[in-house]
Amino acid sequence: MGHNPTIADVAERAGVSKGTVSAVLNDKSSVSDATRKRVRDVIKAMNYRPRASAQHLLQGDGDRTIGLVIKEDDNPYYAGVIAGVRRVAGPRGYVLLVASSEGSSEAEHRVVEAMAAKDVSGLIITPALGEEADVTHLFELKRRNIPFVLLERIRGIQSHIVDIDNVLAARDAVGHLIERGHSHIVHFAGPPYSAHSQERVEGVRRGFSESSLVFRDEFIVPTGAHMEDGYETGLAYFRACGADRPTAVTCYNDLVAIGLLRALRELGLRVPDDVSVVGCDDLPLMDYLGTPLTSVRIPKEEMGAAAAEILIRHLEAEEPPPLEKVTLDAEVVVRASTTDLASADRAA
Amino acid sequence: MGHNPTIADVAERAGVSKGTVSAVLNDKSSVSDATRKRVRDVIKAMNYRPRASAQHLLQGDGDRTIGLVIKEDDNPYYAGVIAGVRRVAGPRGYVLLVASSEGSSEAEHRVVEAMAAKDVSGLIITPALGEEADVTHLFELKRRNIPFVLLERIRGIQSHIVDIDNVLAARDAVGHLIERGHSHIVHFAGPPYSAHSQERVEGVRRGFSESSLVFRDEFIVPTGAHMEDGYETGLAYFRACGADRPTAVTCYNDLVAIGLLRALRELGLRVPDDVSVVGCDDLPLMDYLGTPLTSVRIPKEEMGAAAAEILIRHLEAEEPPPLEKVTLDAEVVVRASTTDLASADRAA
DNA sequence: CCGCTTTCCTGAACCGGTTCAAGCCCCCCC
DNA sequence: GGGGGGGCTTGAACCGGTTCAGGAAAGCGG
Repeated sequence: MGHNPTIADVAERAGVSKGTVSAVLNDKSSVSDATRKRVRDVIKAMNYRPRASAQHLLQGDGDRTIGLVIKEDDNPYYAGVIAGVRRVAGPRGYVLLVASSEGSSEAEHRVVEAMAAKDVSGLIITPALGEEADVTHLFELKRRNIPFVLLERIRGIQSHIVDIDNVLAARDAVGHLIERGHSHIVHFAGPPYSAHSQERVEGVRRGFSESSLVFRDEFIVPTGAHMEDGYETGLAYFRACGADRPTAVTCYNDLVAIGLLRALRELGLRVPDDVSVVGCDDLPLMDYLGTPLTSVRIPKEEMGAAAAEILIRHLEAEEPPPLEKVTLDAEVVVRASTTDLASADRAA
Repeated sequence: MGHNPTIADVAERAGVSKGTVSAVLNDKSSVSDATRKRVRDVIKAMNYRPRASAQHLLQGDGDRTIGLVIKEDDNPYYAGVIAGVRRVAGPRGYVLLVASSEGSSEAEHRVVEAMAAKDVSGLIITPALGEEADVTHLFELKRRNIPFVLLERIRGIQSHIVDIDNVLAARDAVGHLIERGHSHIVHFAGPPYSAHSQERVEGVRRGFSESSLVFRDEFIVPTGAHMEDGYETGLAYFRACGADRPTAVTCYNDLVAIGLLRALRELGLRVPDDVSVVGCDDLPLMDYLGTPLTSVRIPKEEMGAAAAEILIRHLEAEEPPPLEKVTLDAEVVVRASTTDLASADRAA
């Protein structure tokens, strides 16, 4: 009897019918106290637990639920996306479930499968692409006719998409620095397998090519996506660079920038006087740092909201609607971490 | 025909049997191409989607899933808890679903219900208590025999519990400051309805009473739980206090402390020279601030891990195990935001 | 003591899928 | 032309609950 007990097992052991056990479970008044107690005891003894799927079978279909798959729990970036989804989905009566893929494609598969198995109404997914994008789970969703929206454009799959133009975002960051007279700019790039990171590197390249400056490969410094990465890379890089020190750094994201700020501080370099720093994402935190950080604003909330809109529209349509692609704009938010070399020259 | 189509509807419209439609859905090889196509077309046209609950009925019970209910998405505190749960639950084959109650008891009900309906194996819940704690949803979980662990002790419900002693935590924060010679200490308290906040206020009181200092009610300054709250309250408070300025502030949590730091910076007050600041939670961020922040370390990961341990042990037990109560310790992590007035005096 | 409620319980039907033994049809081959 | 086999489809049973018509037992009034 390794099997989980069913309502029939309980009924048999309690010497009553399935119907009676069900009545006890649902607190119907039509059960005598004695029977109720007896059944309750058996339920407890057998550690019986009704199977939700069997219950739902009868009473209409599941409630409205949206599943959101993010890449990391510890990046405040996603808090913004979540807020956006919630703002739209909440009032329409959808409950939001969040799961993280921890950046692993395999975990993403598991998580998406689990959500599909839980019968969510639809999904919003930030795909965690490794080298070889395995999108079988997305095809599985299509097969099962579960609508989903991607928050990152990926090859080989047709779907609703909401994203931003990362190339432009990074180009603008570099452009901002060049405008302000910087010419020795390095870019702390994110994880190499990340599509966002690659696109942003491409944007940096573009930023150079649109100016009179020459891009050199060593301007791209590989690092990760977390504070520690920015910190460690920052320490190592600025210790090693000697006199050939860049006047500005653009970072893959704000967390890396925060780490870099710490490294610079510990090395006795001032921001922005010695080094200008630009982040990306524009976390709410940016205004609260000792040196408020210039950052490229990614419209996190808007992305979440747009994705939720599209998803819900799909869910509530009679017939499958056409696929939507939305690209939102990023923009540089200037704060105190970037100095204007040109005006400094002028002053001198 | 408002009803969602079932497999029978599809079968009828396609002129085949239910079994055949099922075979098409599951990519069985035993269907002729012509039939397959016809069925697929009908499926698409009717926007048919199989009901997961019906599918699960046959093929054993649902997968292993743990639901975690947190209070806010935008507090990095929970990232730590989530990491702890994941560290334990992941290797044991559990998928983690997270939902936020947004601090509202009503939303918590909805979210818990939704997770129960989705048939999660068990739940870990950070209860969002309002004034009158409505715990009917927790009784509902008991009735349905869905195990859960609470991350905050609450009245009127027997359950597994993992928490910390907030009174001691706040007492230690105040004690730390008193040891260092501070006597004019105020506490930026969290939201009044929050149990954590109340306990921490109690701890502040305790910290005073264990010293020779007298506690005064006006030492407690009400605020919220977010950066903006600390910022605004900080601006208002330090503008108003004039010459009677406290030498130290303990904060409900680190976010409030970060907000306060910004306010002090903008007011031209130096930390820790003019004002010492102590946070609570000990977010990873604390080491990265311009002035690294002294904070009471709440063992977030350990809490999540302990809760997951207990829950899984319960889930995998044959018989319902006895309830467990675990209380973890908090400890002050001293960084650069608290100065030692005593040694400063000595030096003078 | 009889009829009529009321209380409590049973058992069969049902929800919407999956599974599989059985059967049909067609084709091939001897 | 008959036998055999493979491809395709059917239909009934089943999963584990809920629902509800109906029946047995108990209570009650006259």
